[in-house]
Amino acid sequence: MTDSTSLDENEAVRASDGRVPGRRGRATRQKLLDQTAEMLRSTSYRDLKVIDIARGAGTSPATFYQYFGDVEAAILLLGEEMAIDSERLVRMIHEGSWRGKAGYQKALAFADEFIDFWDEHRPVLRVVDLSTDEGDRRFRNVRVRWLNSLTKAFAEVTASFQAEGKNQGVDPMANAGVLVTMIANVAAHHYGFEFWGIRTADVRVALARHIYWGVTGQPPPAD
Amino acid sequence: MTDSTSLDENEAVRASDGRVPGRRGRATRQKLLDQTAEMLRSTSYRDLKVIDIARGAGTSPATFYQYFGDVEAAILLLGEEMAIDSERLVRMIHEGSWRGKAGYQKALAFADEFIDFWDEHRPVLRVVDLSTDEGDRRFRNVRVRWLNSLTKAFAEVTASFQAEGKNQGVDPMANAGVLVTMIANVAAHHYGFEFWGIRTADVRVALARHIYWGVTGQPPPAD
DNA sequence: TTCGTCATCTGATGGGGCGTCAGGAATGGC
DNA sequence: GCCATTCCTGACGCCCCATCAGATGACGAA
Repeated sequence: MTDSTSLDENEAVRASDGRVPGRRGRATRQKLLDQTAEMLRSTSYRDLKVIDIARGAGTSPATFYQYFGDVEAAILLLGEEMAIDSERLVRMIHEGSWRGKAGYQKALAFADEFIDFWDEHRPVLRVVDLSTDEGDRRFRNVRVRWLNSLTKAFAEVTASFQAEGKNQGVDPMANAGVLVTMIANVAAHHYGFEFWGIRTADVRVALARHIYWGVTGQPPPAD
Repeated sequence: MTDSTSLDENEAVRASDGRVPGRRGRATRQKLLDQTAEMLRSTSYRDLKVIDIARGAGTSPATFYQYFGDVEAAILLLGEEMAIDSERLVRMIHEGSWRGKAGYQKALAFADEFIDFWDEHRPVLRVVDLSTDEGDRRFRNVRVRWLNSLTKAFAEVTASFQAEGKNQGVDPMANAGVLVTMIANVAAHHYGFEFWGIRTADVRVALARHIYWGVTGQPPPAD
């Protein structure tokens, strides 16, 4: 079994004909995946063509289909990579305290981190969101997995505040879900705010205040 | 000028060759527009083909291009119709009081109305959001116009609370922008919550609480 | 009713992407 | 250096795009 490389991604990576690709094959596959991400950054989803991805990767459309059933399958993999990368956001929710000024600072820092994350993965995220909305199960699974880990983390923090009698009257998961969806959409459209004359700095503060209030049930510390 | 019908939409409606369409032409155009909306409801944006729209409308692709430069142009028009329809939401923000239990009831009612609105216009809205994110100016303009009217309405209410010393420490427009984007994304993905075991009723409450707090700066009335 | 005229529609077309297959090229173990 | 295996691609039939020239329909005037 010299096939088991140091990569732990070797599970379930197979070409369309069922073979398990070797070194060269995996390299080609990766080049196509990278090129898909690259292309998605500059081309609208609707205009994304297999032939362009293949050309950009220095190979042919037939090769693309050797590794991916369709363009969606490739983007889906990018989405899964993204979901893994999001672990750092989950960790951030649990580290440190949500109380007082430190808590509010953390809300600010989290808002920043989340927006950065979104900007980094924006091209993939918008396809995940669209396709989920269109009822595509494959994408919905990715979306659920990535947002659910964040939602659960927020819900746990909320529940701990409820245990001391604060932030009552709301279901922790529902509250966390609304929080996460709020942060996500601000991140998705923060550039858009500029077009009606709202400064990003002000949005950041407004967002952090909502996070802080949503998590703790307390008014944000005046500052 | 017998051309000025009772419709006030007759401004700027022209065929691709510059003619102002007559009765028959307008009917065909409308049929194509309706069919586009219909198609968008059952087909993913990526797979939406001119030929299918034309067939569904009982006409030919060439006719479609007579009235719309491309599929996007048709969807854009649907987006503009939607923006006009959203006036009722703006009115709702201004009617009545945001104070106390009545205010909280209003937050709940607004959440419901907004979610209904989104469900009704969902197919168009997801294209507007995607295309805006992809940098399409035509769609961005529609999106800005429709959300901006809501944002301004919320900002005015927030400002009135600030005038009496409440809800300090945040820019009213930025705060309103975050609110609107939160409501929008909950509306966009409310079905998704079910997939991690959150009941829609709980989401509705969590959302209304955020709206109430965001607008008034006060904790929601216990109930 | 017939005709002329303008509005409206569409068949036909060149261009190009899709997805598949058979066969050619590269690789690596021996 | 040979051969089996892996990997890649040219070529193909199919379908959609977007355009244009010419056919068809609508309607008022004679």
